[in-house]
Amino acid sequence: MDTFLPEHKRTIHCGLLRPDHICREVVLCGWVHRRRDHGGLVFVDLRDREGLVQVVINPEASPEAHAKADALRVEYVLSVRGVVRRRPAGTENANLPTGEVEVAASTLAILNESKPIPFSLEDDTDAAESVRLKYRYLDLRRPSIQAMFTARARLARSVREYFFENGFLEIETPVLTKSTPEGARDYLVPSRVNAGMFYALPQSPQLFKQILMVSGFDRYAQIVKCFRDEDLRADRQPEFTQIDVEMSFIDREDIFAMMEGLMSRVFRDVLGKGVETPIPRLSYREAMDRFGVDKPDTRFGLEITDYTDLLSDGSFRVFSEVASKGGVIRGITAPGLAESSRSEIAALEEVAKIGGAAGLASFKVTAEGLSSPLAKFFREEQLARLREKSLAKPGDLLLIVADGFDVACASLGRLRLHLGEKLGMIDPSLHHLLWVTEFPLLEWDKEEKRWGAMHHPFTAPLDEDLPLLDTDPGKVRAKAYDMVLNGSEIGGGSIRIHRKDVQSRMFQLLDIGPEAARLKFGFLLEALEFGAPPHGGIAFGLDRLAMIFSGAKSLRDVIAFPKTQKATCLMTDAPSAVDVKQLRELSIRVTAPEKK
RNA sequence: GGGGUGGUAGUUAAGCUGGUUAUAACGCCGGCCUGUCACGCCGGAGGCCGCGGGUUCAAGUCCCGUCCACCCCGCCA
Repeated sequence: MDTFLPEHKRTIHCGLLRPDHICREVVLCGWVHRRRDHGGLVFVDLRDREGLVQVVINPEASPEAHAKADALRVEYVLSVRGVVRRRPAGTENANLPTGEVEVAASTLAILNESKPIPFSLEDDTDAAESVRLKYRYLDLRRPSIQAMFTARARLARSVREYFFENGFLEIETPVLTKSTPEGARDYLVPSRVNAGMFYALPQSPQLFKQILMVSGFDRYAQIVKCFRDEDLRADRQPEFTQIDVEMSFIDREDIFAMMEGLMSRVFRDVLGKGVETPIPRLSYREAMDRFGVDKPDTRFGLEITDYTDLLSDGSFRVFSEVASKGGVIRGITAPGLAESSRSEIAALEEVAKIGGAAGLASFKVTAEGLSSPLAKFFREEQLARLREKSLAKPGDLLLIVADGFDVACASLGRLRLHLGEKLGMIDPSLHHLLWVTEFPLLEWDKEEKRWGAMHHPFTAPLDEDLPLLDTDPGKVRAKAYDMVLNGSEIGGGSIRIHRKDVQSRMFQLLDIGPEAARLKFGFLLEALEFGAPPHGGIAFGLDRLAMIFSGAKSLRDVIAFPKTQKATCLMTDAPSAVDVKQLRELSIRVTAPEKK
């Protein structure tokens, strides 16, 4: 091994070498990506952040370098001095950006060795994700992953530049803060100097950014870590990064305009692509009716049609009973699936059942009409109108769910996505942005038998719905909005309540008494009484944006050191047991059974 | 908490209705090789078949439990 000396310092990145550099002497630093040892000539693909280039070690040109080259193995760290030259005719490699040139090594320093690596660092490595996560530092060396994190850094930079240029201040909010009972489960941190007391890691800096508005900062934006102790999904990590925004003296339109500007900026900077503004808007109700979800993927059609009135009036008891109980009968038209086998239709039914549906009715569309075991329950003219309303063509398959509104939406929404993918109706190169607006202010908590805030308790109701607060709270719509990209919720926010009377009414509805409210959010309520400006904001999931921009299937792919589904880190083995002494200092006794 | 998929060499996989010494590719080690780029050729080493129990003359294979990874439901204001 060689000492790292000043003459070993890099003069240019491996991946940047081009014919322009021919005849220049360069020093490269990087990792041995691959070695091709011909006994005489040795070829080394040297890799750094920018890519790889072929280094040629010729025993006649440099016997010393060649002697060392014999010991080289994959992932050894080298400094190579040599002259860039054009590759001999016929030996160019069109697959490499550096493929027209190579570096003829004059000296070679081995700066470090490497044990044989546990898995191949090819871009298309087939190593299991758990192996890659255990050796994440190796996985992160892979060029495609480095490209992804380069893009993510560009995204974050683009966001910061946009907010800076638009007069936003980046102000840090605490990570050790107060547990708030509403919302997700908190990660707790014990306080040593206050035995028995706990901080919570923020689920989001929600309350602080509102207080910053009370403080008069007017425009705030922060890229900030948030923590939620809930079960994980492919698109949910326990710690994640938000682009957190709050503005004063604004209404929804100002937020929409500012955030559409943000989207235009990051799409340009990261994807080199424009965004059509204004971004289309859909009310929550319309989204649910047409797509079955509050975050529809609008890159394809397959919209839901309502047949409640049409099909409740028949002798098919399942349908009529659902309708009489206030449920809905809705369906989607699957193009070209009329010839599906019994098992294929059963598979579709399974998809619908995940959404909660008890079953899935189907009608095959033929040139003559509708064919189905259920056809006998309906009159000719009903079937004719069904076919007409479904806009189905011969060869299509009508799929119908009868259930409560929520279940029908969930089942058909899921079925729609499944069919969209199965039938190849989704163009992965498209990016469809969408605002979903007018969310319900409240949702009924069946278990606790009380109203809960759908967004959070400080979300303002629509002015025109204020009277409904007293008569029909479930109908009150909120000044809340989500931004949806390709069927993924990438951001959400609201205009906040800044009037004390409305806030009190809200707490009343949520069954949070004045004393409880003071205990839970006293500092915010008090702040709101000292001249709070009208304000509102939004927060975007930076990880989700990075995931969609890079086409990743999992949030883990865009987080350098992600957690597994059980919220552990395979590289560090966190979380782990701690020393009894540490626990004693914190006045904590562990009651969980010890794991062996 | 629930449903599903998977776990066999360093890695990725095969191993059928249970049956002699558990295969292959890549990687690794040794040798040869001056225009390769997934270099090539010859030889070699490498296994707690996730773990525990059971059934059986016999278990990688069947059964039960458990752990781990992933997908989903619940949960995620």
